[in-house]
Amino acid sequence: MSNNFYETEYQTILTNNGSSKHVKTLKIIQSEVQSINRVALSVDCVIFGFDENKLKVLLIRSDLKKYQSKWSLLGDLVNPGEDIDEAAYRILLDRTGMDDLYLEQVHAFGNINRHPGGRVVTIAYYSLINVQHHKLKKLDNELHWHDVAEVKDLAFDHQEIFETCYKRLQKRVQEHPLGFSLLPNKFSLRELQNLYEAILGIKLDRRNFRKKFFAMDFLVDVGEIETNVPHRPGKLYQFDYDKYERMKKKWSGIDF
Amino acid sequence: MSNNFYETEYQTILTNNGSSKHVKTLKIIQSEVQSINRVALSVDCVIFGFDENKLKVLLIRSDLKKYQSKWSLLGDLVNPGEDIDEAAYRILLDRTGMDDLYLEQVHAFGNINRHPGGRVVTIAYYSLINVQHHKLKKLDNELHWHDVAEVKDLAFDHQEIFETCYKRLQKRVQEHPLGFSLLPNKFSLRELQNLYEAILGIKLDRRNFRKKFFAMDFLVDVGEIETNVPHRPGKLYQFDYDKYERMKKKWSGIDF
DNA sequence: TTACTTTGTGTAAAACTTACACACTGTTTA
DNA sequence: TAAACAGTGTGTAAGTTTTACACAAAGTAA
Repeated sequence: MSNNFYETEYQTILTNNGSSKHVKTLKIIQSEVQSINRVALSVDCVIFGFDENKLKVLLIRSDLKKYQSKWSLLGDLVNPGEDIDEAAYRILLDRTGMDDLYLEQVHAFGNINRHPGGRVVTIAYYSLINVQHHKLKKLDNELHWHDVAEVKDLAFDHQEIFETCYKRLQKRVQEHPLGFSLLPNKFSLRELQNLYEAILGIKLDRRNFRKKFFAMDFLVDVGEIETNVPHRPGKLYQFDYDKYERMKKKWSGIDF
Repeated sequence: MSNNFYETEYQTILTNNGSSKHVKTLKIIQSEVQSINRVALSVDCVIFGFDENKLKVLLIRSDLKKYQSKWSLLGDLVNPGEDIDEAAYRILLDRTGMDDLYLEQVHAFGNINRHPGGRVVTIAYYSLINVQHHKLKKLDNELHWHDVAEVKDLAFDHQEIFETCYKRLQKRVQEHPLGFSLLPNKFSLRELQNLYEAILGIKLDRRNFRKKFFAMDFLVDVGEIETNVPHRPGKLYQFDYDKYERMKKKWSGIDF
């Protein structure tokens, strides 16, 4: 049972000590590999953005009549000869024009009837994108950003996929400093805190938040301040990716 | 691009206010669903056990000539009409006779050339089994337990899969009390500590370990003690699954 | 120039984590 | 049958981390 691709055959071989042995060997049955049961495989991407102090997710109208008027995640079939991560990057590139996004595989969803068109197994990813730097491309099917708080009743099993990915993001963001992928290159500490509050859905103490991030020591003061704010402007910082990469090994978590 | 299963067509429909609209609608093209590119899909299980104070993993000899003499994980193709979790349970049931094992999906592996017989995408799971309670079934292909510390150079990309799953176990076991699935129903605190030390590969302070587990309050003293130990016997405990399930909501981690 | 809003900063109390030692209990062995 | 052995069972003090909290400073708006 452990493998359907091969067929057993028997062969006589010489052993080290000169005697011969009749052993079971196995050879690939190519025709079987060609003919075995296969499934359609897709990837679906939960693409997160951060805008106006809200966490957003990118959705389109479902193409499918059954799900008319329902929103759905961005996804596509995996091409033959295409790695599944590649397929996810292709979708992102296609819609955002960016190929340097944070992307993480989350879970495979394979319920028999999850897709009305037949069996389709999908691999779910989530991605983080800086909405200021990159305008969306190919706006067909009403592609646009939705508040995560208002995402409900998605097409297919996309609600479940969305929630799984959102929970994963909430967890990851407490373990590693991913959040910076959602912010502009230069940001104030207030923006950073707003981001974490939006992702986690909780309020954080401002002084303790600052203390924590300064202690991590990945923020570099770029010597600039906010403009166009109707109050004392905050300093702007950048995230030091290189330093983070260097220290990553011994990283165990952020914790709020 | 977002969906290859459907074809656009145009239809005239009546709107609520009596006027008519020419709209784009979509219908399923079944023939396309049948003919689209598909991949062979398998599941592979990293089955962990705990015996003689060592963490073990269940391996078999690869069926495949190319990987002759290499060890490989237990896996099989997903059947048509079979959920992927079901396929993983089937493998476990097949080899262990148990259907109540802890099972967790970890990651999908889909490199183009990961399988020499053609493209096969695999979904990796890990599982925890109590080796005392359940004897293995179907011992073909030299099925047996290997020390995790000595697992190396597995067939296919199984080394990577194994390591990914092992890391996931190490992480999970610090977040939730999974470890009990690897122990007999009744166990001493020393056994429990040995288990955690084996999984994490570190030494833990005995007094602090006890304090932590008693503070969690999921251990029930069954009023029995160890037998056949050449020293003062320890008390035996059971894990209170029900209580854990009730408190699970507000669970955030164990931490060592 | 005054009121307003938000930034920037430190400290004390509480909670948690770590390190550590000795009496007790059953088994083995001289 | 007593002494040596091995591992259980238990508490506390020191160190570290987390939390709660307030006021002066900077720029904007009226």
